[in-house]
Amino acid sequence: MKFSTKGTYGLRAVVELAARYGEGPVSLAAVATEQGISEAYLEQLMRSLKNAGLVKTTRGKSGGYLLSKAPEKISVGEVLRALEGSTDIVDCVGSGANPCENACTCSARPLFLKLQSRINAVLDETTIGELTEDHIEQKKRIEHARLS
Amino acid sequence: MKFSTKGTYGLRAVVELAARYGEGPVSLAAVATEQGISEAYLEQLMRSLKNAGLVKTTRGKSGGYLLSKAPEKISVGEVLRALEGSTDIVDCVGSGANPCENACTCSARPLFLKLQSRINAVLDETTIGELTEDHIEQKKRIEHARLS
DNA sequence: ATAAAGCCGAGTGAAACGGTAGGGTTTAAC
DNA sequence: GTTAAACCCTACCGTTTCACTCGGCTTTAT
Repeated sequence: MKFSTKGTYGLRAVVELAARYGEGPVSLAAVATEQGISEAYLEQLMRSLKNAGLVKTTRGKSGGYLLSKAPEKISVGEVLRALEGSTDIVDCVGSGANPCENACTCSARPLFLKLQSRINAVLDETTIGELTEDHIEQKKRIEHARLS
Repeated sequence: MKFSTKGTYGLRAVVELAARYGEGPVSLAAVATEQGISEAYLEQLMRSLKNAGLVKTTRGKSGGYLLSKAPEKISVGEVLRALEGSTDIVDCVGSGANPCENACTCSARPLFLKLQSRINAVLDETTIGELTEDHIEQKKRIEHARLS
């Protein structure tokens, strides 16, 4: 029941892009150093995000990555699903759902269904825009504290 | 973000014990065949549950496993924690919590904190007793449908 | 005495995790 | 029109976890 680093790194990268939304393409190197993530590894994650249509790229010199929609239109669920393949806690629940043959007698299933729906609620409600606001807010507070 | 089979198998085993709560020890073999789980594997899971104090055992012939409290006093969270070590979705949240040095600037953290608290709510609210009732209910319905 | 039960540690094949390496190809800028 | 900065892609690799299996030991009701 753990998130892999893919999810965390990917979210952080997307928030980084969101913070610079509208300022043109951001290079991989910029995101990687800002967030302290290996460039080569992050590249793979960005590919997943690109394949899912969440980010766009421009190639060549002074190219980089951009969000393909406004931060407040991207849910964290979309991002996590792109990176981790699915946000289902077990294979037998969720929309894709191939319930096992014993689904109707599985005593754990009611729990998993409930849990999944609560999780989906949070993931679908929360947007990258919100995370980005929180993050910028937080950075300001730290800066302020440092100066005083 | 997947549950391992440990959690699922373990929950099912505990529900099986709950269904026979008060009827004396239930053998491993009985639980394993009833639930279609490998006996040798299930034994390991039962060890975890025993170490966590959730089940008791009696050894020797006609021995077996019993719940150490009433089903409605056991939360599914307790069971899952015993089996999977923790129900924290990332290491940097939760009560044990060793937040990473960048915790206060991590843009994913607010999301994870929210998600974790929703998950904990479900896991702490839901008891083995409830799952067991649902399960028995369901079995009855199937039996009834088969006869008609 | 013996057979049925739990107790225990070790091993194992496959998959996923968390990267790294090294080559492409595109394109702005000089 | 060359060059260097950027993205694109495939492959590999050490480590850990998963989901088991195996074999032997100890306890105890009958």
